[in-house]
Amino acid sequence: MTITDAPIDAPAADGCCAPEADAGMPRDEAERLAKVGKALGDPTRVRLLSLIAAGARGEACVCDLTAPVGLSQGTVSHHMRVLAEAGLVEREQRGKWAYYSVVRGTLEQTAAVLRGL
Amino acid sequence: MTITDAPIDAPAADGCCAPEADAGMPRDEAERLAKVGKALGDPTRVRLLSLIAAGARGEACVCDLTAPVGLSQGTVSHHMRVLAEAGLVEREQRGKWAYYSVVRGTLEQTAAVLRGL
DNA sequence: CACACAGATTGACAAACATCGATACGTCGT
DNA sequence: ACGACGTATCGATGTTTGTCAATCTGTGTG
Repeated sequence: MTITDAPIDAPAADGCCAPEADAGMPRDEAERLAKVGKALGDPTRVRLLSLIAAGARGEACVCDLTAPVGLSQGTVSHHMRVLAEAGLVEREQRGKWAYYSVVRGTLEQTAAVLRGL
Repeated sequence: MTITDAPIDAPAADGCCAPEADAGMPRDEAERLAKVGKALGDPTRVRLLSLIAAGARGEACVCDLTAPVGLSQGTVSHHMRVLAEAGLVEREQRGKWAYYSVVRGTLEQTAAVLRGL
C-alpha cells in the first residue's frame, strides 16, 4: 500500500506544473485525518456514531445498537472497535455491559482540520 | 454489500437496551457523510487535497500532483475522480490541462455535520 | 494532417474490508 | 460452581479498493 517514498523529481514542464514542492499538511497529520475518514467511511459506522450521539444518555452499549442497524452482534462490535481506534468513541466497561460514548474532542478537531484545509 | 434491510426487532432485555428506536441522523445524510469519509479515508487523497488547497494558485493539474505523492498518473487521476465524486474538489478543463480546486463548501458543511453530531 | 502531450479509462492483481457464524472471555445471579 | 448473558475475537467468504501498465481520448502545435 502506497510506496510514497520515491524521490521522483518534478519534471518541470513548460506550461503547467509549478514546483510547489512538498507543500500540504504534514505527513502524519494526513495519516490521522485519513484514519478518522476511514472510520467515517462506512454508512453503518456513521449510523452507529449518530445513534450514540443522539441517545438520551449520550452513550450506548452494543446491545442497544445491533437492532437499529440490523447487523450481527459481532459485526457491530467490530465497527465499534474501528470507531474507538480512530478516537471517535470511548469504551467504558460497566458491569456486564460495555458503554460507548462519542469523543466530542475528536469531532471538533477533525472539523477544525477540515476547515483549515 | 450491506444488506441492512432485516427488520429484526429489538429484544428488549431487562437491564440495558433502551428502545431509542430509530434515532440518529437520517439515512441519506449518513450515506453522504460516509461518501465524504471514504474519500478522506486514504492518506494519499488527504495529501492530494491539502496539496491543492495549499498551492499558491488554489488549484492544480494532475501533473502537479503526481510527483509529490509519488504515484503513477493513472492512480492520481483515479483519486481525483473519487474526490470529485465526493464533492470535495471540482474539475475545470482549461486547454490541455484539467485544473482541480477544492470545494470549500463541502469542507465547511462536513465540518458542520461533525460538530452537530 | 501528424505528432506530442495531459488526462481518463480499462484490465489485472493483491491487499483490505464488511459480514456472518461459531467460539472464547468476563461478569453477574443463583 | 454453574449457567445465562453481553461482548470480543476468530476463520471463512465475497466485495471493494489501491495500484500499475497499457491503451484510449482530446487538445494544441509543427
